[in-house]
Order: sequence, then C-alpha cells, then structure tokens
Amino acid sequence: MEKKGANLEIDNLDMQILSLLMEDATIPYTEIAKRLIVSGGTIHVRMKKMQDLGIIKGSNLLIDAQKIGYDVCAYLGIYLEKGSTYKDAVEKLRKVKEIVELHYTTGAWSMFAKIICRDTNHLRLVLNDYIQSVEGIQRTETFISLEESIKRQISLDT
Amino acid sequence: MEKKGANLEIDNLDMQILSLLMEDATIPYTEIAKRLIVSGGTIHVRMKKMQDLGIIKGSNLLIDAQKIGYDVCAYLGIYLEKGSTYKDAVEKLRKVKEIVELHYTTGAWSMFAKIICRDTNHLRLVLNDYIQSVEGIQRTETFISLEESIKRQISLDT
DNA sequence: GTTGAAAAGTGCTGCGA
DNA sequence: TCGCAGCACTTTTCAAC
Repeated sequence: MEKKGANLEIDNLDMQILSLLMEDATIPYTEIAKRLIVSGGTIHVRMKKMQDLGIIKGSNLLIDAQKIGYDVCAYLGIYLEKGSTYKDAVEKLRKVKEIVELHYTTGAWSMFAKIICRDTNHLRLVLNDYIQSVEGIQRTETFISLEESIKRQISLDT
Repeated sequence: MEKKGANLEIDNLDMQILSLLMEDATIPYTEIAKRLIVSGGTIHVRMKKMQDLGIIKGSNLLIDAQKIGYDVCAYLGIYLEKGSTYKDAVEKLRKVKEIVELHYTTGAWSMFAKIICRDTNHLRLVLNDYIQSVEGIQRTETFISLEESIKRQISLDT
C-alpha cells in the first residue's frame, strides 16, 4: 500500500468521528459508535490512529473568559524593525502569557497577535511594558474586540 | 443562598481546577482530586456548578487543521458601508462555515474575522463569492498566516 | 460543603470471524 | 480488518460528617 498525499490515510469514517467530537469532545465512544453504526472498538482504533498521526493534538475546555474576570480581548498588528528576526521576537513574546495566538503574516504587519486581558489597565500594562519593550518590535496597532460574534471550529464536509 | 455579581462565586479551588483542565481536558477527575488534595466528589460538584453558571461552555478537540487538508489560515479586516448594521452582516457571515471567529472591533475596521480554508483557491472562493457578496460589506483586507507560532489558552493566575 | 465508598457506565485489550 | 466480550478504570450518586 502506497501513500498518496501523505495525509490522506483518513477516510470518511475518521472525518465523521472528528466532526462529532469537534462539537463536543465529551461524547462517549459508545455513543459515536451507535450514531455511525460501527462497534465501539472501531472508534477506539480510529482515534488511536489519528492521535498517533498527530491529527488530534489533545482537547481543551471552552471557557467563558469574561465570566472569570478576563474582560478584554484584543488583536495586535506588530511591525518588526528591519533586520530583526521573527524567531527571536517569537521566543520573547512566548513569555507573555496574555498572548494566546501569534501568527506570522503577509500584509501590512510582520506579526499578528491575539491577547486576552483582565481589563483596560491590564491591557495597557501588557502593551507598554511587555510587548513594546521586546527588542525588534517597532510599533504595534491595537484592535479591541467589543463583541465576539462567532467562535467555532471548522466544519468538516465529509 | 443569594447571587451577588452572578460571577464571583468562583474561588481559588475552582480556578485551580480550570487551570489544570484548560491545559488538558482529558485529565480524569480522580487525578485532579489527588493533585489538589480534595475528594473526587468535590471536583464533580465544582465542575457541575461551573457548567451551570456557563463558565465552562463545553470542550473540544484540538485538531491539526493542516493534516486534514485545511492548509490556509487568514485574518480578514472588514469594512462595513455606512448605514449597514453590524447585526445583519453577522447573521449572513454566520452562514459562511469557513469563518471560525468574528469580532466587532475598534480601529480601522468594523469587523475582524479569522477564516480557515483548504487552499488558496478555496480562500479566493470564500472571499469573492461568500464574503464580498454580503450586503453592506464594502471592502476587505486579507492577512494570510504563514505560520501559527503560538496557540494556547489563557493562563489563570490563581 | 466535603468526604468516602458503592453502583453504573465507559474505555481498553484480548480472541474470534 | 472489524466486531464481540471481559476486566479495569472513571464517573456519578448518596448517606454521613
């Protein structure tokens, strides 16, 4: 048996399992088995395969950040100085716990970050003291999210 | 028992439970109980309380999107026409399955979206046919993520 | 509100088809 | 390769503190 696209050892059944689990990771295997009309053992084998392949990287809780005191969500466009390396900046930004996402992007900015803070004071502290002080970062532009209208996973078309 | 601010019935123990579970939602309750030196029943009660309060909204699988054929991740700044209402646009954009996040933001744009696509062709289709055609959307600006350097949850300081 | 143990259900690992 | 059945474990419940 030969590999084709290196990743497409994934069939429809796998995708359907992922579809169900991506909406709610707490569904028991037996329930998945019933819905897809296969045995529980099969689900287990497929899940193990996908974990081994690194397709499933883990699972995490969906938390309402506002309800535990993190009220401010903001996006940050980051300009790097010419000559500064992206990798160095990433390593420094990794230590800033308030950054929950960081992307290397095309377009106006070098990098793009999403940060979650307790309040506007906390945000100011993070921007001024943590981020702007990172060597190589020239300028940042802040977009505060007033409302998160959509937050979901990719929907797999099986 | 009376409710106060509706949210601050959360104590340190609750936060510690969340901390552990946010890193890996598969940790069994018994393991959490051992680490925090309380009984399994207590964890269960606390979890139920936080679910009822809406703090825990569910759990979901962490998927490596690239490995299942979704190779392109992009951010989108969206300009709305004057007079167009945000709510109408949101309802239409909600139907675009490729949008995984949508925020109403301050700054240069009216809205900010994160989209996940299979490839650049798919991205073009989504931009041209799905998003630009939504009534009220004047212009969009696209930032393609070349690398997702950081992707994590908020770290709660308990 | 917390504890500890008992009951129910789930996940895992054989063997057989 | 898939499906079935037994064992270990987790989750859940409940009475007592």
